[in-house]
Amino acid sequence: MVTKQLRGATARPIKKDDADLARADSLAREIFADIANKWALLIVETLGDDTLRFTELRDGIEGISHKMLTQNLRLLERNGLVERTVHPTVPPRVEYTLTEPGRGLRATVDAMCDWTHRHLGAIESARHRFDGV
Amino acid sequence: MVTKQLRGATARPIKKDDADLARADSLAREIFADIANKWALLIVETLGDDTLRFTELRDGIEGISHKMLTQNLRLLERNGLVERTVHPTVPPRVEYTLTEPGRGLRATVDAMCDWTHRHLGAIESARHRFDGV
DNA sequence: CAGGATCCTAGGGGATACTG
DNA sequence: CAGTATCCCCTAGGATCCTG
Repeated sequence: MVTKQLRGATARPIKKDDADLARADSLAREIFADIANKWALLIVETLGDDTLRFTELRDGIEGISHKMLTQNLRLLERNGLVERTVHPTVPPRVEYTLTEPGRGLRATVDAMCDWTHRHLGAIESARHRFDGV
Repeated sequence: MVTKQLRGATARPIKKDDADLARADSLAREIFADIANKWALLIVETLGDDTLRFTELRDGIEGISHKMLTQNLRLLERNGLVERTVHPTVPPRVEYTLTEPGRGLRATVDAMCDWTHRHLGAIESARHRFDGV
């Protein structure tokens, strides 16, 4: 589970503490569900250190639909990972960038991508082995 | 995108190289899609250093259905992240454990979980701000 | 106990059209 | 250009039953 094993750490479990832990738990699960999804992670990864417009993001992420992009951007914005700046020009110009916490998450996503690339070969052969049987 | 920016690195892009890069790309995307999903990541995280039976995993991951568990376990097995050992006893005993590459991925998932827990507060207030408006 | 196979529904997610 | 709303289809995924 997402929960870190620090349950038994407190001297004597008081009721209120348990309730707090439970709340933190379900919150963590909720956040994890928001974040641990293909599109959200790809958006974070694509944004990187840049400031990108809606269309630039859309073009940068192959296969993402208009709808999924807006939807996930709202989610990320709501969780404070992405900052959205609207320039009141015409036509409108909306820019997205990672917030400080967002960049923190990005580091871990980077690690995941690195991992993927380092294991491309191993995974490919594992697949062949599996499919062959 | 998952693709690392090493496209322009080669001296002169020869056709074959491009084709290879494209293949690696789509493979990376495929793997990423397999892995960057809530259940797969939770399974990896839950397995950790342990060797768990099907039912233990099922009980350890709150909210996962029988079907989703088997489905994702097969996927992880196919990609060589999880090893499945069947003990031909009766009733059967099937154990799952992370492979070496699987443990590598686990490290990055751990980082993601850590990140989540460190930012619980920040995210919660970001949400209130967002929802309040 | 592990896990296929089947059925069936909710909602994820695409395409399109409309506003500011 | 960015974003919302509508329609609609298709599949992810839950519940259930059946085998070794």
